[in-house]
Parts: sequence; C-alpha cells; structure tokens
Amino acid sequence: MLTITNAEGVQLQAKLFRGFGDPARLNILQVLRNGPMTVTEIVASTGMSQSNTSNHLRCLRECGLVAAEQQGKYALYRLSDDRVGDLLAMAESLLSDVARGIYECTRYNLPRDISQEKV
Amino acid sequence: MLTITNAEGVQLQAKLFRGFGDPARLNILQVLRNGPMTVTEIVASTGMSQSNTSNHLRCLRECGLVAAEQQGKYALYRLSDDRVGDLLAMAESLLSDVARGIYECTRYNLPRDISQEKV
DNA sequence: TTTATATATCACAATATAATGATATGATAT
DNA sequence: ATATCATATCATTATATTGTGATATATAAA
Repeated sequence: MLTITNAEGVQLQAKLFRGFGDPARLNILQVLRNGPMTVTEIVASTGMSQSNTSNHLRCLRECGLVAAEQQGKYALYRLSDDRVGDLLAMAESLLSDVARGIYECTRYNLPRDISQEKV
Repeated sequence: MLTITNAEGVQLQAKLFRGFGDPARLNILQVLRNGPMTVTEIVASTGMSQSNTSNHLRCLRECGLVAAEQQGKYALYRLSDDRVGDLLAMAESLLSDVARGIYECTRYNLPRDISQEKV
C-alpha cells in the first residue's frame, strides 16, 4: 500500500503543478493536445532545441503527464490522461479572468534590475 | 482590449501554474479551501514563518489566486474563485493515479548527492 | 502616548531550475 | 559494416526562486 502523509501530498501536488509551471513544458503539453507526436515533430512545433525538448519530455514522462511509445526509431508522445487536458482547459478559463493579475505578479519573474549595478 | 499572443498566453499560463507549483503556496491554498483565514491563522496552520507566508501571500494575491480584505488590524484571505479549488481537486484526482510517477520524477528536485563531495 | 499585535517589505544567502553544447545510444538504410 | 537519422544523457553555466532576519507600517489596547 502506498501511504501518503499530508506533507508528502502537498509536495507531490506541487511537483505535479510544476510539470505545468514552465513555459517550455507547457508548450509541449499544449502542442500534444492536438494528438500524439514524435519528438522531431514536437521540436518543430515548439522551436525548442532537441536536447532541451528531450530533457523536458523526460520530466513530463516521469511525472506521469505524458506517455511515450517507441515506434521503430521514433518515440511517439501523448498526454497520459484526459485530465491533463482538462486541467489545461480549466486553467485557461481561470486565466481569462485573472490574466491582468498575473501580468502584475511581481515577487518572482522580475526582470533583473541592472540600472544600479557596478561596472 | 487586452490582446494576448500565443507565446504570451503560454507564459501567463505557466505563471498561473507556478502559483500552484510551490509547496509553500500550495499549502496556503489548501488551507484556504476550508474557508477564509487571517495571516496569523495561516501561519499557525502551515507552520511557516510570518515573513515567508506574507511573501507567498503577496505572490498569490498579485496572481489573482487569493483575495484579501482588511478587517481592522487583520487581513482576511480567501481563494479568489471557485475554479482555484476545482483545479486543486482535479489535480488531486489526477495525482491519485500518477502518484508513483511523480515520486520517481528525477530531472528536478533531486536530493543533492554529497557522497563524492570534497572535504 | 507608549506598548503590543498584525502584517508587509526588502536585501541577502542558499538553493533549485533551465538552456546549451558535446556526446552517447540505438534503429534503419545503403 | 558504415553512415545517417532520432532520441537520450550529462556536465556546465546562467538564471530564477526560496527562505531568513531585520525592519517598517499600521491598528488597537493599556
């Protein structure tokens, strides 16, 4: 039996959301909503480098958000579960109402202020 | 009118998920599912430091995931929208099926290997 | 008006994460 | 067998995020 404490549950859930919480990974997930794709196709659709794509795919795979199937020399990736797409859809809906706020979120993702930096 | 390009959309959505993607923030959100709470109560429920809590609350507030209301010297925080709770619930459901995968996700969150570190 | 309580802010150190380039592996075609 | 294509791995560097401690602000109580 796989027992999960509350604290562990939060850690896990945070990790799940982190799978979604990076533009590169989210891009991949969005692209996969159109159906299964090989790595080459994902690289082409996203414009990311091959190794970066592969690194993120590994993360997504190990986090259970995507599944891969070997097809000869190709690897075919797909969303692992309908709920992955559902979550994305729900986020979009939420986003359409809070987008302005997200733009203004300042604690993180601040562009580095170099105006006072020493030379 | 607020026009959002595709690339911007992905950035925004990633940022939204990042709001959920940190154990500290997720803890706060989970705790707030039981109803509105003051900062003091949140600090007590989560066991986090006051300043850390406040920093994360600011992030959550500016990202539109929670809303705050000043009540005399207290600040009462609540989830900003039902969909915030819905997303958490859906993540829980997805998690119950992919938990094992998440445990094994290795690209990030690796415990630092100090076995070979120089003395 | 002093003191205590509640919350916010901020700079900094510690840590985590992401992108890259080089290289490895493994499959198919020649 | 060798060349080529598809994908994976890995170390390194650059950058972003987190937590902390010190301090500020604002409200209320004594």
